[in-house]
Amino acid sequence: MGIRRDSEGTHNRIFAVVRRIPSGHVLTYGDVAALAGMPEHARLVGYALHALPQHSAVPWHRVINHKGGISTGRAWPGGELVQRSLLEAEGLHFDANGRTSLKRYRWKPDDGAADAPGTPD
DNA sequence: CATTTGACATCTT
DNA sequence: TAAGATGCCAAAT
Repeated sequence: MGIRRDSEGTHNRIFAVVRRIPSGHVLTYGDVAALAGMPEHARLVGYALHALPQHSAVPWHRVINHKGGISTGRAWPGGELVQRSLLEAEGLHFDANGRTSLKRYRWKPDDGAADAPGTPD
């Protein structure tokens, strides 16, 4: 069966990766894009999530920017507070700057079976 | 049908 | 270390 490379297929791939993110962990747009097969194309991830309905089964709130913060932009007024609340419910901790420790909550496809995120120095 | 803006990331100054 | 500018694809107007 032919795999259509239309926007639907591209978005579908991104949703599949985001859906794989376990609770209590987060991923950056760039990471999701890389896992989806589109490295350096983090923007498409954001666009895909934007086209995603709020009632969707995709944990879009587990996707944050590379700064460890929330980037809903003006596309969703107040959405930053909503996403932050959802992440806090997952057990994440935000700084006074509204940023979280990516080094600590960044999810790995291996489920962290290799080593702890605390850099085994 | 063409132009503009947009849930970001990375490089350079 | 921080701030500004660039590149990418897709959806909206």
